[in-house]
Amino acid sequence: MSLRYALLAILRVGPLSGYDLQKQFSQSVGHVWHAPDSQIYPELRKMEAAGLVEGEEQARGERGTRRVYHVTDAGDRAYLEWMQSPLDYQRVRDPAHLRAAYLENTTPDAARAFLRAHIAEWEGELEQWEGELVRIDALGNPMLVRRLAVTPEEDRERTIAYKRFAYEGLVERARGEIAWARRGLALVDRLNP
Amino acid sequence: MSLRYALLAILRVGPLSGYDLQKQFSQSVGHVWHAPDSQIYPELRKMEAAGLVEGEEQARGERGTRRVYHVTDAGDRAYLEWMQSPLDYQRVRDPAHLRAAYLENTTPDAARAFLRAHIAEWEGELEQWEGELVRIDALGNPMLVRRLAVTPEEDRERTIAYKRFAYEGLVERARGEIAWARRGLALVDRLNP
DNA sequence: GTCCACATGTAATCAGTTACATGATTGA
DNA sequence: TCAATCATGTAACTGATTACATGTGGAC
Repeated sequence: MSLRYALLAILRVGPLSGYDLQKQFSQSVGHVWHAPDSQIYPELRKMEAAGLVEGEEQARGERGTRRVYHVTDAGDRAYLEWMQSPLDYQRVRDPAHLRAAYLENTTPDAARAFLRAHIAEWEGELEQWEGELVRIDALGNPMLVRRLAVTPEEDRERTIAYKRFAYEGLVERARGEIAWARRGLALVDRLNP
Repeated sequence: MSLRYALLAILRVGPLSGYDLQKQFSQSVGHVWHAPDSQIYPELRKMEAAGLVEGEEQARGERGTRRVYHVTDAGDRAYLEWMQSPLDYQRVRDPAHLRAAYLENTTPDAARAFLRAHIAEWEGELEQWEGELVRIDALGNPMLVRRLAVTPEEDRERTIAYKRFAYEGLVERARGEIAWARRGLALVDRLNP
């Protein structure tokens, strides 16, 4: 259900076509909430059916069309209500820690391969998120720029500060996972001299 | 798909009925991979259909029956293969960090409420996982005891060490989330003097 | 004329959630 | 006899994944 509000958060800044929305999405919220276009288009239609957004068909060249969506009042209210409502936390379901708890069932080499892959995975994420932090500071993120353009001067600091805050949290998590897996590698060595 | 291997990990130690499996599950792997009984029973049936486990109907009192499952050779092989295979990482989908990135869209009070709820959520998890660590050290976990009983002496250290390792990782993650949210609270105060 | 970006979907499947549903056994 | 625990599911639904499917516009 969060996808809906992630999309609203972007559309609230200004109308976008499904295609543009999807691009902005993958460059901003997409770092926190992944969704492929095959999920975004149908979701937009559902949101329209629910009265949260409205799409306007626009001509594009001779025959082409594109559908530009904007948030309705009802959509805006729904978004703000969601921001006020308690988040529903999913129950833990963590395949990496699941496997880690049973590493004695496999070979030292397989254990090492798993831990190295874990490090590689989180280093990839870390790079993305650190990149996002750099872009936030440099105002290099198109979504953020669009956002700040319609934000009153006195609220800009807030906007930037919360973005930084969110990504800092992700960066710390990635570092934590990497450090943990490195300790795991040392543990495998210690247990298999 | 991890549920299947989480169940195999427990059943490999020795046969259990669906009911007992579910109890052991919730007291051990359940801390890392949640699953309700309504998911476990059908999954066992599917695993049986796939030849990974076999169930034997046992009498229980006059009319009652219970179905006791054990892992087949194919199940054992499938488990060991899974342990050797690369883990498939899910794409990020983190509602808390999603909301954090847009906290400027709501009131300071709602932002604080969100962050406090985040802290409470992770303190709950932390307590569970720290409890698990204590039980591991005290050999107070029934699943682990059952496990160690069928583990050769020289592998016990391994078994315990990897359990500790997995739960330590979770504990650190929880502490990280709590620290992050506390910094968030300070940020809200700073931005709204 | 061909390639890349623009533009928008459908269909099948899967994993997980919630709610519903039922009944037997054991011990106080 | 009553409650707790043992014991096992089904059904409807939701959110997400994967694969498939189709066509236009503009630049080189």
